[in-house]
Amino acid sequence: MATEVVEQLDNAPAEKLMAATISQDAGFLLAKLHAAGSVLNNRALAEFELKERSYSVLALANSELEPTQREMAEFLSLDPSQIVSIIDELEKRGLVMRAPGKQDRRAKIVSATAEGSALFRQAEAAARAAETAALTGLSGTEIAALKGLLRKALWGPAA
Amino acid sequence: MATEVVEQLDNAPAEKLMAATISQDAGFLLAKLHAAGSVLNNRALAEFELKERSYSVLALANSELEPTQREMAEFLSLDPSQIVSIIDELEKRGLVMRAPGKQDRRAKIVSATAEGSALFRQAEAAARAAETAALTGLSGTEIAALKGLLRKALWGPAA
DNA sequence: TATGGATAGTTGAAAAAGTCAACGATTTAT
DNA sequence: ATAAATCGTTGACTTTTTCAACTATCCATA
Repeated sequence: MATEVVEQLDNAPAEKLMAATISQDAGFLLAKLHAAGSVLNNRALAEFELKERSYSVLALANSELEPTQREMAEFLSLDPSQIVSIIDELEKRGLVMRAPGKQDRRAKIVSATAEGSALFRQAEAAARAAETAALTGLSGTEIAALKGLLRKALWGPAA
Repeated sequence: MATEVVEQLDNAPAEKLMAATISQDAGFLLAKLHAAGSVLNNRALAEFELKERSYSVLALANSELEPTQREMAEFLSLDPSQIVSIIDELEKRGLVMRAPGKQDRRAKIVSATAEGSALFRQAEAAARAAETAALTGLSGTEIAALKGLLRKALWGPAA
């Protein structure tokens, strides 16, 4: 009978450097937690042949917000040209489709197909599980507080 | 007389996508805040010909913790080979130096030179200012809370 | 209602960053 | 002694990022 090993962030190896002043730096902490989470996230999404990026795009396409590619690029902090190739691939797989903007025909509104929607729902569940694994050190209340602070930092009290 | 423009995160443009479900995703929020902060950080560090990466390495080298390259790589979530080239450059600039590990002569302990230390102190002040700018939406208490949660997520209550 | 300037998406090239396998030197285990 | 593992390094390869052009379309204004 194998011992039950809970998937966790690898904080095992000598973290003596925790004492360095840089461990008080918000930028560093954000980068490190994001890096650790990304590994779990991408691992979880691989099953659906998605990565964090394509998952995010699919998520936006699956919303009722009718986002344009430009809006996606801004929102995801990506270059517009990166959005192009992500959507190219998702479209080729039949998961999303482009439609011309209603008021602005230059813009293209990206929406998920039925297949895309279905895949997203599955991937979303996996991503949620990965997030839980990444934040295993925090209680539910703490996770909510963390998200609230992150949103407030990004968008102000309105978030 | 020009109007005083406070440097801030560009949350101005239509953030209608805030309503998307992905805005509740911790991984997304971490990535986005980190991306926004990185821009300010790198801009602030450019004056010293440093980037986030080299700044982090210099910070660790400047500590009294005598980190090896391997420990730096682990701590900064980088590949050991990436550390090599960052240190190569810092060493070429006379900011850090490599010394053989005392117990293990395979390992190399990286430490800041006097110049490196001096440069780091200046860069640190700039980085702090950049962090404040990036977290302008949060109060001092909230910033402390955010950092505390990030540290706990990474290293548990011990952090 | 033309005309000029801006903007959306796309393409392609170049630079930067990340991944990975191999190697010599050294350490650790047997 | 010998074998296996580890540290830093190199070099190849892939992926990601950045950026400048280009077409089509929109917007402002003369």
